[in-house]
Amino acid sequence: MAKVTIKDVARESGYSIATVSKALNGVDVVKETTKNKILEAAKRLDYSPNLMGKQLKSGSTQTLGFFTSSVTGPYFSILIDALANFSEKNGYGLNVFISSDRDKIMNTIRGRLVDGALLFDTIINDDDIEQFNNERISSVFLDRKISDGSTSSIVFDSQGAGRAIGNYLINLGHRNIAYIAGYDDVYDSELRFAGLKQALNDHGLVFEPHNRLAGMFEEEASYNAILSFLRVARLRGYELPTAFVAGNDTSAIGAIKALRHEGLNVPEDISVVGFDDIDVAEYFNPPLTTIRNPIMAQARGAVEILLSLLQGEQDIPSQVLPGELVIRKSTSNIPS
Amino acid sequence: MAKVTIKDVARESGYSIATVSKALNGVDVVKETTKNKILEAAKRLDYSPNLMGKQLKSGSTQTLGFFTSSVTGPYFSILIDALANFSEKNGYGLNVFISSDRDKIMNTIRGRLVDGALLFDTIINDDDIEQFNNERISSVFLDRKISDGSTSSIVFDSQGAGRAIGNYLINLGHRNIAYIAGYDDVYDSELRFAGLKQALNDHGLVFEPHNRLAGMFEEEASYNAILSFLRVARLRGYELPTAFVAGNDTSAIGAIKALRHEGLNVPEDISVVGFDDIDVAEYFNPPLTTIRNPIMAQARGAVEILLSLLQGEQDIPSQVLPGELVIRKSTSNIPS
DNA sequence: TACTTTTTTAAAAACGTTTTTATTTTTCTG
DNA sequence: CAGAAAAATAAAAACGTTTTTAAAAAAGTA
Repeated sequence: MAKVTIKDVARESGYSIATVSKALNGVDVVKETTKNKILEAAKRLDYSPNLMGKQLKSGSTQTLGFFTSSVTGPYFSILIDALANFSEKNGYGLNVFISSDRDKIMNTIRGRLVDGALLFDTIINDDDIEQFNNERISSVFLDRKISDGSTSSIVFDSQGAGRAIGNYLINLGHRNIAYIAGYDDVYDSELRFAGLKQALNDHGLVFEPHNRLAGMFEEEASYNAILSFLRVARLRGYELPTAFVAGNDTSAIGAIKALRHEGLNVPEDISVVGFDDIDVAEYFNPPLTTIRNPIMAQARGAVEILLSLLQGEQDIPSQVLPGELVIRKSTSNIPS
Repeated sequence: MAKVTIKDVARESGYSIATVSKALNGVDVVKETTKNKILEAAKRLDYSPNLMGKQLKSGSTQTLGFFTSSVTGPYFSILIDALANFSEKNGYGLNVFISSDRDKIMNTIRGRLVDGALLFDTIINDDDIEQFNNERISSVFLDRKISDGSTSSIVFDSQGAGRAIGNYLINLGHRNIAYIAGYDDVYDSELRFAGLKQALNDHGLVFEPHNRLAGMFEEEASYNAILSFLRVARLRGYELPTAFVAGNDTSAIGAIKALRHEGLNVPEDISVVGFDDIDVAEYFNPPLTTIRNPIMAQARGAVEILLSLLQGEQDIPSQVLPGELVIRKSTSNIPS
């Protein structure tokens, strides 16, 4: 019961390997009657082609690879589902690789296990990208802006989102706004922060450095950050901010819980906004005001760009997607 | 700047292809000094082996495939992440294939693109499984109980979970319990229902057929189902249930919203329990009492079984995992 | 030193395909 | 009906590896 190969089909049908291959792949030089005989033989033996052989010879896998260090969080579910759909619509399969091992990632990409790569949160550096260019490997980054030869990108306008939130809060009358940052080395968080500061500056306001706390993108870290922030503020007599902008929804939730624990109501006493619009945001009490990433648009755009790259287009400019402000109940006018 | 192959490394180093291959793969028949020379040459040319060639020859890809029709929902994030981790720990990569196209799935599995398959929510039928057995393809199902040759499974004890919830509610004093079902053809939902009925029977109670409503596993469908159920109950003078068991958390949420809309409080007037323990369950108001799937245990078990299968073990019995009752605030004693 | 054994390297076969080139068969033309 | 053209099939090369077998070089041995 060994695996049946094209050779077996050739023997069974009485034709050569070459004609069998052509018949099976619909190359139209083969006569109708022999084609049928071959198809029957293949069916009789229940032949299924070995994809390695096929791909090795043809040089193409007809699959796109999505590389990421993790898939936890609702963002990925939606993104991956969408990527798979758009890929399939264009005749490509999607393959998801979860790894933070740079060498492994480079091996699978350079080893031609996929025709093109979609990259998120991977430690691919500039040298690697140069290598992609040298070897004409097409890739699209989803988390960093770059455009160089056969690699391009499609990212959120994090800074614009920060600015939008800043403007929204300022319009509500807030003047003293705090920021709950993520990890220091997360570029995204910094961009959002920069946007917020920019909005402040545009209105002739300044961001007080002591108003920046470290939330680490986690609920508990954010909870604790708020607690110690409040303690320090009382100690030194800082005026409390009227609004907190969190680096993501999870830390916004932590912040609200901490504020409530300290007897402060959201949004009556203090407004809080998040980033991302995760599932929970809508159901939390109070429902979170936040910025939503246009995930579908990003997925569609990423696949489109990658496909163009695959067709030989070069230096496709990076695309920047605006976020969408979702106003719910965790923000309100400044209490007068 | 064409792709550099092992041939190029052979030329560059002055050795034959065979020795280069051995040097690169650490086969220890090659002399230390030549090995070094070859390694240097490879580095100089920045050689990266073509994985198709490698895999075609070796017959193994060192990857496990996870096949699913979709990845939406928090369950998958956790499951996939865990599967990837456990695979990696055992020297295998994990590849996620999202497709509901049976032929495509069978092609990639039979085409030997992966060494073994983890299957969830795919339309693989019994003939296909027989084919796996014929071709000695190892596979593990995560959503249906089966044990046959080189295919096995690891699933939740849905019926046991239903029973557990039933017992819990009965102990709280509930006697009149309703069930909000999913789709009729979802085996899982039926098992849960059967478990619930069993618990009732065990206590000498009966399930009233009119107490089964169709929630479709969706928030809105469940919302509407409750509304019309309430209307009919009032019309016909049925006594209202004191507890609703929903087929999943999402429909539990829809149910609670509908009950609240009708002026009924949860859990004061009516208890509601869900299934799955999705993220939102904890943050919803009131926090949901539900049953949690031991996703990590399932992932670990699935990989372990698949690995054993890959090593030639046969007829591994199906594993059944018990769910964990998570008691929160959506259930209470029956009002006396 | 001359032979044998061991170590090291090279050549060739193989994995399962597709594609290019060559050969055979069929059909057309005058 | 003979020859040329067209159609259909077969043979061989190729994709990039690893592995098996063969050959060469080095090291022992007497």
